[in-house]
Amino acid sequence: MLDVKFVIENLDFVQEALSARGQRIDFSGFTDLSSERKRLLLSGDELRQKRNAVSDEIGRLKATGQKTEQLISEMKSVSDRIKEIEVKARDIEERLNSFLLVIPNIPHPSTPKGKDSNENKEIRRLGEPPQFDFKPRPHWDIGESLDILDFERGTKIAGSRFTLYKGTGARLERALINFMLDLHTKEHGYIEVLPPFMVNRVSMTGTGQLPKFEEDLFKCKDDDYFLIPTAEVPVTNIHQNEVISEEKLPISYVAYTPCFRREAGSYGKDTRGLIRQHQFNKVELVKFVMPDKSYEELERLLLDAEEVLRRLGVHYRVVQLCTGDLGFASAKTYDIEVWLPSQETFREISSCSNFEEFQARRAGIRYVSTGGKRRGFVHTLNGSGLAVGRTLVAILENFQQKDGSILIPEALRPYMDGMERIA
RNA sequence: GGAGGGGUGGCCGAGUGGACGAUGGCGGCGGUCUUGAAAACCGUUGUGCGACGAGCACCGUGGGUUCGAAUCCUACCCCCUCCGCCA
Repeated sequence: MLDVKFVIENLDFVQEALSARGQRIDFSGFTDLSSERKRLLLSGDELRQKRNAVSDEIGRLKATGQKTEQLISEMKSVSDRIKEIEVKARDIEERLNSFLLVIPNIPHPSTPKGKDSNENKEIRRLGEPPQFDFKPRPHWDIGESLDILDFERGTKIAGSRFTLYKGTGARLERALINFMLDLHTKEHGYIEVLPPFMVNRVSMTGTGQLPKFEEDLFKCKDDDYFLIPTAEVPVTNIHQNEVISEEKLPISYVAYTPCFRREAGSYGKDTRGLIRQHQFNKVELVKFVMPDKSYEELERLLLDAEEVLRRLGVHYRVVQLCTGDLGFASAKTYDIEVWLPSQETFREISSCSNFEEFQARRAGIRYVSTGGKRRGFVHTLNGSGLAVGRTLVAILENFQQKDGSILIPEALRPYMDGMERIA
């Protein structure tokens, strides 16, 4: 969420920054509401001051047995006026809030201007695409013929966009999760957490999924719980409404969770295979940092995520999202895209973002500087480290052999009892 | 699910209508004393809004009663104990 005061004082800047996202937002009512709110708060304070003083006086007069009827009836009307003002102020506060809650974050100056993903900027490419002397098959073919992925039965059990992993397939998914968690905890200094996979409305609002994107979420309608679309939600909300002292920052968490997404509006896209599922596994990196450190921390987080692909030896590239492709809460985002031979294209496998204060303000996550002089909102960051299902897809496709088997990357073999090949 | 007991400052804990933003203790910070430290003693020590002044708000959360609410009423949330059920 943006700061009311900042928006009021920098209206032109804010409007221009948001128009780069392709959003035209009308702030005309907003400034009026804000000044009306200020007026109400001021007159409410004045009346309360009077009431407090006179009420004290009434107490004193009563103690000495003097008459107070006159003052009491005066204060009765003052109290009524205070109540009226409070009702109005609450209403305006709510309207201001619901307006601001659906306004996206302001892009960082380094975010390239552009209207959609075609205008994202490639930052670097690593590794080489594998060369095949045969036509590489898509992962769903490979998975079915090796009997490690069962799409039909996944659909039978739950519905479309659900998959059953079997045997070595299930094992490979678990190996990837463990490999990623070990890498980030043992070598990159992240603290492992295993959060709830369902969260309440407040947490969803804190990270920005609500109120605007409710239709993307699976909801338990009788309980007002939501299935998490990413570990970002429960993990960022670990420190909801907390004040963290500067010495403890940065805090880095890594969490494995399944993720649940309705994928509304993606009908017809990626209908085959594991790429787009209602339920998928992800290892997520989340950081809480001092504001002046957040951009260097974003670079480190990105490298931490990339390291997974480097160890696996898979070709990938890093792109920076342009303003039009940027997520709602993000100021700056890098996507890591992995090479998929069957599609001869790069597909997103990680998204690493700096949200600056945007989530911290919504979720009430503050810092206090050493010595207690400065206070403010921390910056939050997160990134996939990585999307596990898509990593499995990348392995099946990039390490497929002519005979239909899959060569297991060396980094994973310790997690597969030394197995070298899936055949 | 049933019965009962609770939620107060960093922590413990007092406070049942006005003198309470809140006694006291612990912890923290500053000082006196000491070669230094400990002990002892003195002082200080919440957050937000605000011209950073005056002032206002905040005692789990939201409503309500009252001239006046941490205190009374009400709904909800959370924690603890016992019973039931359960991995």
